[in-house]
Formats: sequence, C-alpha cells, structure tokens
Amino acid sequence: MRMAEPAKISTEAEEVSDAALRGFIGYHMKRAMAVLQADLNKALKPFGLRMVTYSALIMVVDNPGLRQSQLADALAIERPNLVVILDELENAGLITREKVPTDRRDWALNPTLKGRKVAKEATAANRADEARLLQGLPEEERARVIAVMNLIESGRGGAQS
Amino acid sequence: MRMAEPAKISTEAEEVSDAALRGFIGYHMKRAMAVLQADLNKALKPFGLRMVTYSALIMVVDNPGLRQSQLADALAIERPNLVVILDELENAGLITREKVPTDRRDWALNPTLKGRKVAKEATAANRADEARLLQGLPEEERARVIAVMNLIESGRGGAQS
DNA sequence: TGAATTTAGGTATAAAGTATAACTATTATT
DNA sequence: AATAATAGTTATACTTTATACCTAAATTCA
Repeated sequence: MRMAEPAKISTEAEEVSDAALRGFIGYHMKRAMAVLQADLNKALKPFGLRMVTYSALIMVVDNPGLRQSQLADALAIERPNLVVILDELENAGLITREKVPTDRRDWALNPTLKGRKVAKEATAANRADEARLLQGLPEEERARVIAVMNLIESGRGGAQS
Repeated sequence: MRMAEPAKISTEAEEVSDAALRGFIGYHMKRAMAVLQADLNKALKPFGLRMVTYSALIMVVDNPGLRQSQLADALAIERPNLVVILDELENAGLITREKVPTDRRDWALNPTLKGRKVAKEATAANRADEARLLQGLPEEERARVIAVMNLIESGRGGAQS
C-alpha cells in the first residue's frame, strides 16, 4: 500500500452551489419564511405589533371572552410565553383581562374598541403585504400551497427515533 | 347621551376559531415549519446534527474549499453566527479549516471522510423524513410548492414603510 | 367532608437563533 | 507609505421557544 498522500484539497470554490439543499422542501420553506416574517413585521411596525402579537390580537377579536390557555393551545404557544405577549397587548390598550366569576382561576380576554380598530387596519396591511409577496399568484395555486402546509403540519411528531 | 354601560363582555368561548388567521399563507407556513423543523431535528439527532449544522455540512461537502464568508452568504447566516456552527462541525471531526496560502486571511473549508459519510447518511434520513411528512404528495405538486416558496423569497424587502 | 389531584395563570430561567459592534491580521487601494 | 477594505473572530444583546416550579382555585375521590 502506498504511503498516504495528502488528500486533494480544493482551495478555490468559484461557484457556490446549494443544489443539494434545494432538493428539500424544508430548505425553501425556511428561506421563504425568513423573508415573509421580516416583511410582515415591517408592515406591522406602524401598529406597534409583531407577527405573534398580531395573531393573538386577531384571535381575541374573533373569539372574545376566550381564556389564555385556549389561546395558547390555538396558537401552539407555551403558556408562559403567551403571558408577555398579552401583557404587551394589554399595555397597549388593545385587549383587557377580566376575572371570570364562574371560575376565579380564569381570565377572559376581550378586545377594546381600539383593539378592534387596530386589528382591522393591521389585517388590511398584512393582506396587502402578502398580496405583494405573492405577486398575483392565482388563488387556486395559493390554496394548493396551503393544503400542502396543512399536510405537513398534520404529520407532526412521527419521526423514527 | 346615556351613561356608558359596560360593554357586553363575552366570558364563554366554546369554540376557538383561527379562521381569520387561516386566510394568511404565512400563518400556515409558520405552523408547518414548526412541525417540519422539530421533525427534521429529531431525524438528525442520531448524527449529532441540527438543521443548521446539517445545511453547513452539506454545503462544505458539495463545495469543498469554500470560504466561510461564501458559506455565510449562501446560507444567509451572519458570519459571527457561522463561526460556532463550524466550530461544532470541526470539533465533531466532520470538516477541517485550512489556511489558504494565497490569501492568509482566508480559511478553506473541506469535509473529512467522516464528514462525507455522515452527510450521506443524514441526507438519506432527511429525505425519508420529508417523504413521510409529505405522504406521497405527487412530485409535480411538490415542485409547485417550491416554486411559490422561491417566489416569496424573491419578493424580499419591499414592504412600504 | 377532607385530602390529594388537576387546572389557570404566572415567575424565573435556560437554550437556541439572530443581529450588531468592534477587534486582529491581512490584503488592496491610492 | 497611509488609508481603506476584507476574513475571521469575540463579545454582546435581543428574540424566540422550552421547562421547571409556584400560587390560587377548582375538581376528584376515598
């Protein structure tokens, strides 16, 4: 057997290719999410909202009276993390937390008038932003993508050990 | 004008609906990404890799000799954050950092034999995992989703202030 | 009933991801 | 030669996400 020669080491990489990674749908999703999230957060800034606080606000507007743990479940957020999000919305005067007489452990979440107004305006801004990002993608195509996202989401947790 | 009566406050939310949020493609993407990321990380654990370290390893295997800043650009990672990722791969014996004689500021990244082997195995695991998540989604549909992800990614940064 | 358990909201804390400023060594510019 | 620019790095901070634990209140059940 010959003496080991040093392995041929490339030291020039003219063209960097991510072709292998592009074979994965997750790679594309992660990159697209980064752009989308930065973009939406920019659109939400004028309303003093982030993506998470926007989502929470919309849920409170659409489901007045819901409890924090219901909201945490619905948004797949851990309860401790939801606390600061709701603090933020409450301090901004967008929602209220009110004791529930029938179960004094609970707090009912309700939107304020301002909360409803801001939710409406922020939703319009978000829609406009997403429409711009999708650049006239046909609705049918959009629905198809959403269906695949739901398919992925439903496949939760089945990885082999 | 009448005295303000307390607004009618709902305190029972039987069914929590996220219908409004489901109108946004970003909402579905975020939820799907959370599942996909947790799933892939589980699949990568046996190899001592995370999603980021896997991506970096694949890039080094496919582009031997590339520089750290090229890699940072390709993966859209900030240089300082890449350092610890490469430390991790180097400490695991999967890649090497070698001084480049022609420019002594540079470090050329190259995979070790073990790195190539692990990359191959981890890629197979990832592919299997993604296939399971997509549950036999036709290739054409998959390509369609990727095209939309690329469309979103290309729309970077145009939000109105 | 009273004791143990569960649940809701909250605090504290940690790990991971992401971003910026600034430093050293080296190379390029003028 | 002086200045500027670049590669890698360190330090740091902010955000996101996760876990353990605490209290008050309600529920279970023996």
